[in-house]
This record gives sequence, structure tokens and C-alpha cells, in this order.
Amino acid sequence: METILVIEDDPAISLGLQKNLRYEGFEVLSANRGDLGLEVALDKQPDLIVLDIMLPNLSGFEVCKTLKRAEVDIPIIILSAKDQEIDKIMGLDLGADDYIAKPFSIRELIARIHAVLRRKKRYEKDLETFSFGEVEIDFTARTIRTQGRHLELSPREFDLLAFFVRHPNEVIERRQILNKVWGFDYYGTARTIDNFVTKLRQKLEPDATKPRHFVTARGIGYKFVP
Amino acid sequence: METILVIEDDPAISLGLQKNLRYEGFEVLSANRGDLGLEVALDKQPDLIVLDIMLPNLSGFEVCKTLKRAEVDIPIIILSAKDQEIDKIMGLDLGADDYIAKPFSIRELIARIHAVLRRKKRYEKDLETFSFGEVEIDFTARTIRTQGRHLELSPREFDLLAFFVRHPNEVIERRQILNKVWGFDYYGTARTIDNFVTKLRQKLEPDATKPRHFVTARGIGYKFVP
DNA sequence: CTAACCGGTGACCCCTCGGTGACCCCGCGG
DNA sequence: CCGCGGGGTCACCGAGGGGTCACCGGTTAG
Repeated sequence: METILVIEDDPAISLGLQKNLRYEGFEVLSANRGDLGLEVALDKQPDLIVLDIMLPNLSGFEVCKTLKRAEVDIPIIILSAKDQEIDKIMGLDLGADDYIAKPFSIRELIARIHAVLRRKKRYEKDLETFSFGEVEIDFTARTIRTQGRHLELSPREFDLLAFFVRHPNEVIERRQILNKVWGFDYYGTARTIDNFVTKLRQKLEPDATKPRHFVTARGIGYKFVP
Repeated sequence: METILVIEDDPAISLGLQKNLRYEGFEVLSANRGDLGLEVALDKQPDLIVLDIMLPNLSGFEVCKTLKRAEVDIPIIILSAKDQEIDKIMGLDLGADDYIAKPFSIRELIARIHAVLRRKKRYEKDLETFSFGEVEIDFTARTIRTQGRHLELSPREFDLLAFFVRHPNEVIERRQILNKVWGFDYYGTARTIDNFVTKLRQKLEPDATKPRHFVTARGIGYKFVP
């Protein structure tokens, strides 16, 4: 379930928001002061923050800037009192994900929240997937697709592939591969790696006899080229 | 048949509304004072309330706030005298589902009533049910149907299923499943999970020996694919 | 009070997967 | 041209992960 933090000092608005967001199926946290909101944000890491600009103790501006500076990737939707303010705020380029002026329709706010969360999810999914040639890797589901067809990799095969993908265009010696994929305390023969590379080639290369992605570096190890 | 409660003190408007709504196929209740309206709402639990803001004894504001605070999830459409009032009301964010200014077209009101009811229905359905394959889950009633037949899940089985359903297409390690379903302070063996997964498979998979929905991720945990 | 049920553990067996060795090929250097 | 070493590939085997069943203790409902 997604968690939303509401930072808003007007109790009427805050309570109304909380109620509606819970009704919408979110878990809701709230803070009525900027400094408290910042604290909660850093502590609980909500999925989204609804942030009023006019706040006691620490303004919404400051909260937003601090969060962005801390590289905390929590999307922020800013509430502000007047339409005119919106332009000013957007001009300041706080890095918020959306802006909405009071008085706002709760329906619209919820729609925008969903939109922002969807965007975030899609973005995260990009991080969790990787493609090269005809091959698509989904790290979350630990699945591989090639030419639209699903195919099976054993756990070790998948781990090795993941390692290669994280180090593209880089000759890596066998020792290093063993350390990273099999664990630093593993004392196996280097032949194991060769075997697994063969399997990956057979499953993922268009022509396994002429490897294009999993290239041998004779005398050293292997190199993955996407 | 859906029941609509009209809370409106002007007899002309109230009677007109009642007639039109009955003609439209709704069952209609009415109240001419705020306090009476609230009473009827709580007593009869109508499917929707059309609520005037200016009311004797208890204002529409109060009725709305009280209902929302009581967690009575009846959608409310607010009528108000003037256009300008609408902005103010929306700013207060009473949690009403729609607002309409007098004088209003009865056609428009009816259209909005239908829209709100549709939204509510869809929302409730989304929130409370989930389907995959032949299986239908009702989270509110905590019941399962498959191929039209009702079947029994024990509490833990249901919780585990609910957890899987909330994390589709995601390989989840056993530790995490224990944390989320059994509680972070639970120290049981991983075998427990395996047993419950087996039970879910036997009850929900078309062919329990060839799981399609509850997939094992060898060495890690499980993955639910709808 | 008793029976049924449920959750949790242990035991057993199966099957997959990882790892090793063997064999052969290929490329390189003498 | 030949010998050698590194690597591709295959087949085999043992370990261990997981499916499943049986049992047991506690709780609840009848």
C-alpha cells in the first residue's frame, strides 16, 4: 500500500485530505509544521508528499529544497493558496512534480496523485529492466524474454547475467567474477564460469558459436557488450 | 434499487427533486432540516445524499462533516445557492463528491448522481475484489470463488494470498514474506511458507503440480503471477 | 467438555542445479 | 608444421532446496 505524507497546517484541509486519501486506499501520515514534515519524510520515506507552501516553522519551499538536495526521491505535489502564486512557485523550480492551487477539487488532487505515482512506478520499472539485442531482462520478476518468448534461466545463470549487465563493455577477470557472483569466500575452479558463459550464450546469443554479447578475453576473462 | 436522500428546506425544490428522482427510478427519502437529514442518513444508509448547504437547525457543512467523521461512506452531492459559494466550499474540502450551484438543471444533477454512483461502484469493486485465472477474491468478505464455486481459505492462507496479490510479478524472498505476513518479529522456519504455498496451490491452481500463479524462485522465495 | 481446525515443525523423497573432470578444438608461438 | 595452453562443451554426480505428508499442541466453536 502506498503511503502519502500530508504537510499542511490548516486542520480543516489536512483532516479532509487525510480522510479522502484513506478512502482512496492510501496510508496517510500528516504533519502540521514544516520541520516536523521534513523529519517524518526522512524517517518514514513515504511514496509521495502533498506539501502546502505556507507553513509555520519551515516553509514548504525549504522542505522541498532540502528533500531534493538530500537526493530523497520522493515525488512532491505542492498546494498553494492562490493561482498567482503557482506561477511564481513554478518559476522557482523547486523540482516538485506537480502544483495545484486552493481551492482545489479533491477529485483532481487524487487524479494527480495517481498520475504522479504512475509516472514514478514506470520510471522505477525502467531501472529494473534492461534490454540488449533481442533480450529483455526484468530484475524484479527475474524473468527473461527474447523475441517475445519467455525463457528460463537458473538462479546462477541469472545472477551472472545481472552482473554482466551491470558492468557493460568492461573486461572482467575470472577471479573478480567469482568474487562478485559466487561470493568472496568461494574457492571453485574457473571452469565453472566458462560453463555458465556457455549456457548464457546458448540461451541469449543469436548465434552461440559467434558470440557478440558475451565476448571472451583470452587469458583474462570475459566482457559483456550490449 | 438505489436510495437517495434529499436534504433541502425549500419545499418547491425538494418536491421537484423527489419527483424527478423517482421518475428516474430511484427510491427517494427526504428531510427538510439538517438534524433530521443526518438522522435519516445514519438510520437508513442511503446510497447517495443530495445536500443543501443552507439549512435550518444544522447546516449542510455540519451534516457533511459529521457523516465523514463517522466514516459513513455515503457519497454526497452539495447544492449551494451561489456560484461564489462553491469555491469557498470546495476550499473547505468537506469531502463531498460533487458540487452544483443553484439554479441547476435537473438533468445535470441526475447526470452527476449517476456519475458519482458509477464511480463509487467501480471504486468499491476495485478495492474489494481481485481476479486472476478462474479465481475471484473478495477482500471485504474474505471469501474466494473459483469456477463459480465457493471455497474455504484459513485466515493465514487468506493473508498470504492477499500479500501475493498486492505484489504481482515480483520475486519475494521468504524472509520478506515472513516479515509482512507473519509479522516482523516472527521467527519461524521457512518451511512454514512452503507449506502454505502448497495449500494455496492445491486450492487455487488449475493443476497444482504445475503452478502457473504461485511460482517458486529457487533459492529466493516465490513470485505471484496473475 | 470435546471435537474440529489451524498453524507450525520435522521428516522424507524427488528433482533441479551447480560444479568438476574430460575431451576436443582452436589459436598462437616456436 | 607441430606442440601447448586456454577455452568451449558435454556428461556425470552429489548436495541441497523445496514439495508434500504426518503429527502435535493450542485455540475455538458447538
